[in-house]
Amino acid sequence: MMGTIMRHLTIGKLAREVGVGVETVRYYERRGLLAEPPRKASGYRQYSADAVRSLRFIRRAKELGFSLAEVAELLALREAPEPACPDVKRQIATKIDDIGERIADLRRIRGALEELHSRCESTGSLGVCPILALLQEDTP
Amino acid sequence: MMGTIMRHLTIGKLAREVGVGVETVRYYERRGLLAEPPRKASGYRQYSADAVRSLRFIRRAKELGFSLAEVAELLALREAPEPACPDVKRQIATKIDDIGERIADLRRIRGALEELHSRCESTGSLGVCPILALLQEDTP
DNA sequence: ATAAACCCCGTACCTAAGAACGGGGTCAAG
DNA sequence: CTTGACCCCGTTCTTAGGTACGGGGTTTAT
Repeated sequence: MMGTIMRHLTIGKLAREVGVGVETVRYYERRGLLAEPPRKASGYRQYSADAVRSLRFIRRAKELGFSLAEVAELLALREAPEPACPDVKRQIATKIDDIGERIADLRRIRGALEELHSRCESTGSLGVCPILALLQEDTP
Repeated sequence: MMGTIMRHLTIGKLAREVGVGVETVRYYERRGLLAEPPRKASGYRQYSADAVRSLRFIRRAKELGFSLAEVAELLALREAPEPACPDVKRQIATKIDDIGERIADLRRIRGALEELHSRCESTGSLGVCPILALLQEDTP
C-alpha cells in the first residue's frame, strides 16, 4: 500500500503535531472539547486529520484568553443546527462584540509599543512613555 | 474643604472602582505589578488616580490572555529609560509581532462568527459550519 | 462615643488547567 | 520473540491566580 496518506494518528502523534502533551489531549476529551475518537480493538484512539484542526483551534483560542469553558461554547455554536437559532443568534452577536473589544484593546497596546519602538529608534530623548499614556485613556 | 477632588483612594475604593477584590490588589502589589503606594500614619494605603489606570491596564491585559508575568514585562518596558535600548528594542518588536498574530487570530474567529450570524439570519438552510471551516485553515 | 465598615498582615484554601505517576497491555524493529 | 517505545486508565501533584479567614487596629456615621 503506497500513496495512502496517514489516515489515522495515535494520540502521541496528534499531540506532537500540535505541540501539546498527550495528557492534555485526554484532558480535553474528558472536558468535552475534543470528540471521542474511534478506537482500535486494542483500545488505542485513532484520530483523523480533523482532530488536528480541532486541537489547533482549541490551543489558539486558549492562547487568546478564552477559558476552556468559553472554547467549549464556541465549539457548541458550531453544532447548533438551526432550531435554537433565534436565541443562539444573540449569543453569537455578543461574542462578536466581545472579540471586537479585544481586538481594539490589543491594537491600543500594540500602538503604544510601536510608538515606544520608533522612539527608541530615532532620538535617544524620551518624553512620556506611551504605555503610561495608554494607561491614561479611560474609555476611548 | 470643598472642591477638592478625591486625591487619595483607599484600597477598597480602588478595588471597587476597577471591579476587583481588595485581595487582588494586594496580590498584584506583592507580584510587583502595582507600585507600593504611600501610606498614612495608620498604615492605610493611599492610592492616586494613576493606580486606577495601572490596575485597569493589568486587568485588560490579563483578559487578553497575557499572563501576569507578561504583564509585568510590558510594564517593565515602560520603565526602560533608554540605556538598554538596543536590546529592549528587539523585545518590543517581538511583542508587536506577537500581538499582530493575536489580532489576526481573533479576526479569523470573528469572521467565522459573523458568517454564522448572517447565515442564521437569511436562510434556515445550513451548509458547512464556518467555525468548522475556520478549523480547516492550517496556516492562513 | 460606639457600632458598622474598613484596613492591616499573614496564612490557609480554592479553581483551572494541566503534568506526572504507576501498573499494566500493545506494537514494530531487530 | 523480545525489547523499547507507545498506549490504556485512574489517581495524584503542581502552578497560576486569586479568595477567604482570623485576629486586631482605624475611620466614620449616627
